[in-house]
Amino acid sequence: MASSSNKRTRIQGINRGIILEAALEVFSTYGFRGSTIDQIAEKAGMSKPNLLYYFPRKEDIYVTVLEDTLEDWLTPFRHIDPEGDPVEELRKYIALKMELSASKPESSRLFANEILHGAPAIQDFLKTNLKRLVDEKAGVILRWIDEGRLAPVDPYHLIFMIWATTQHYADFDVQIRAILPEQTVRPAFFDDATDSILSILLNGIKPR
Amino acid sequence: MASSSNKRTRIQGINRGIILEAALEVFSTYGFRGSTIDQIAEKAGMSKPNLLYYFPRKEDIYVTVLEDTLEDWLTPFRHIDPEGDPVEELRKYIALKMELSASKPESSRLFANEILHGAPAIQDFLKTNLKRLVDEKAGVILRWIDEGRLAPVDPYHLIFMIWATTQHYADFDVQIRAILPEQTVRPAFFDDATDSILSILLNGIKPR
DNA sequence: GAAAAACTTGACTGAATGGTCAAAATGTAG
DNA sequence: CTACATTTTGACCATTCAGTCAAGTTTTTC
Repeated sequence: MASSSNKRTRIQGINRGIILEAALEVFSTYGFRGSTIDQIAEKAGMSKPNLLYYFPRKEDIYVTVLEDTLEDWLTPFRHIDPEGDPVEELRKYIALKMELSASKPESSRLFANEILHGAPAIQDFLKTNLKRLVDEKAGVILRWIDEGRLAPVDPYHLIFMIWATTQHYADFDVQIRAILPEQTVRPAFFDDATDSILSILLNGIKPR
Repeated sequence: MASSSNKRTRIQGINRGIILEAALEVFSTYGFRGSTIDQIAEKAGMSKPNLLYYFPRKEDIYVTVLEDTLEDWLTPFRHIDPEGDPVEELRKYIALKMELSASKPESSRLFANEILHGAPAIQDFLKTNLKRLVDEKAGVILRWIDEGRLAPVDPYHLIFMIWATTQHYADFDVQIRAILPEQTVRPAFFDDATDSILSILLNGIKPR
């Protein structure tokens, strides 16, 4: 939670953190419109006016939570190393994304919900920061392909595919749990999923 | 739209169809909680009480739209032919799903939103009908693998991967448009995406 | 073409909910 | 310990919105 601390007073630091944590849970479950300030306040253990003392509008809470989680999600992407071994770099990236889906599914769902509804709060961010970052990494992948170290695939679609697959396990969790045989959803489940994805994806892009 | 016609009177058939069409647009854009009956009524060109004459509760409209679209999405899955060539069957399935994502993104988004929020309206369907169907198709894939006609991959994760990737192009459309270079989002765009996905996925599961 | 059935709607109600306010409680600095 | 700033909350307000109702209009039936 990036912007929760380093605030004016001690109490503000603490309470903003509590609020943002509660808000992430609520917003990711019910969406922006479906969540109420009362709900968040209750989960945060404070009165509604008190919560509004820290974040004057519902939207302020939402945007703050969203921005905080965006960074979490982009960090592994930033760390793809142009100097590393292509297959190994992508393996690391996919594994990290899967770990995130396992450990922070709420963040993934919050983000998915925002995009699904037209990204009203982060359209700008997508078109500038995110686009720049993706263009850069797509360039790296393209270079790898030119050097014959990856099969010739469209780098953008490869990136989308990795995002889609890894985040699916957080976003569509309910569906997956409904379908999979009960005993499959055990602690090692995410490891199995990661292995399967890696097997298919990496074999799909190894130079041939 | 399955349940829109074959109703009591002529007018009911017409108006239920109009309402469901409007509702799909509105619900898929704003989610259940974020949509208002007034919005749907306006888009359908009738008064709110009139709309409520056909569907007494907001939830009735929602559930009907959702059920109608579920069938659309499952039909191609049902058509995977155990007697066909594995790679060819999966190619056909993926291509069909991509066409659906291109032609009916609203349906995909409606479904994604429902799952994202815990599938309150279709949990039952997922655990019975859908699970049964997926188990069956997973069995088919497993047989193909045993016969050495596909690489040994977990059939469930393969299915999830196909769903995740193909539906991503409908659900995360805003993000994709924000990232891709403008001229890329042209009519042939979905064909390119399909080719890329097929290239990676099929190479990932061809017997080796 | 008249009676009945089906359809349509303006005006309304009650509950939910985002946000305000003023006063009380608590924390902090000197 | 006192004055000041910060934090907390009960009571309240305005708006939105799902759903009702009674009275009208149109369509169907015989």
